[in-house]
Amino acid sequence: MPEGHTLHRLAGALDAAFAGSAPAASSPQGRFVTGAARLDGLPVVSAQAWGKHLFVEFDGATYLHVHLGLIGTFDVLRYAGVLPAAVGAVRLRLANDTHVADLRGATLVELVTPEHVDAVVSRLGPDPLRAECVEHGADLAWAKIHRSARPIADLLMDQQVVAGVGNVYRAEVLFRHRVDPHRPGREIRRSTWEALWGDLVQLLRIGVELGQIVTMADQVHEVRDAAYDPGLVPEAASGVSAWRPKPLPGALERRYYVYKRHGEPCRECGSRIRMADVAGRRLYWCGRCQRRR
DNA sequence: CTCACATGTTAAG
DNA sequence: TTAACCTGTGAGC
Repeated sequence: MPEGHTLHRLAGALDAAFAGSAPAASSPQGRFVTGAARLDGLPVVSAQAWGKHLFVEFDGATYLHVHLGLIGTFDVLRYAGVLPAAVGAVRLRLANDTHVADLRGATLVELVTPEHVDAVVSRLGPDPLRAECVEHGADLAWAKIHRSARPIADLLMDQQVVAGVGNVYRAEVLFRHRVDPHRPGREIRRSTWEALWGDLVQLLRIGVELGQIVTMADQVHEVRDAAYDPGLVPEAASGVSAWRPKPLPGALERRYYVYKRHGEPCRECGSRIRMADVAGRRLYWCGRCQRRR
């Protein structure tokens, strides 16, 4: 699940749950025992994300740095009464009187200094979800894109060019602007890039708001109009709430323009959506709609 | 039930 | 370029 929207939403959930409190920290699975011992009982200052990287600041200039990778999850639950038992391989658990957060399957979990945080962030491109990037982010990315012979599809996935875009947003945003994924960065028009960037800002914000990737214009409106409540959702009769999005209302099956639609008809022109393996990831696009841009 | 695959990244070959 | 890592889900039997 983790593209940039997931990490920003998670940072918000962790911040709401733990900032200003001093959660107990443990590693039920046993692979982060030393780190958990250092965090145990330390007050949390704040949590934030940059691209797909999560940083939780604790007292004493100690930062928890997490990268979820492809399959990692960090569930934040609200509970009343008894602390729910850890289920599965929980590498790190944070728990205060009201909330518990369980981290599983992450690629990277480490405790680092503020200098290390700066070093990580300095290697990342502008993040469309960061307020300080919205104004000049397009220009920063453009400086790399317009000189590059690499396909725009590669550049969009490169976290040093733009931070937070993953395989779904890449495919969808290129379709939305009818951009050929194979077109070299240097052949992209500046106005086209600015439109792509602006769209990423909007799409990722929608992703944070709704807790899932929604890229089809009509669906965004439908979901909003359905009085969708993306906040803490009570799970049936358990007294536990999860910081997870409610499922879409029944009639609204999740749909994309091109992602994972290989062989199905393009929603615009009807020609079959194509797929190719590029650098170990699957790329989806419409060969007819996405041609000369 | 088993198995392929996934919204990601790094390191080895 | 390929394998490896780690967990959850959904398709297929």
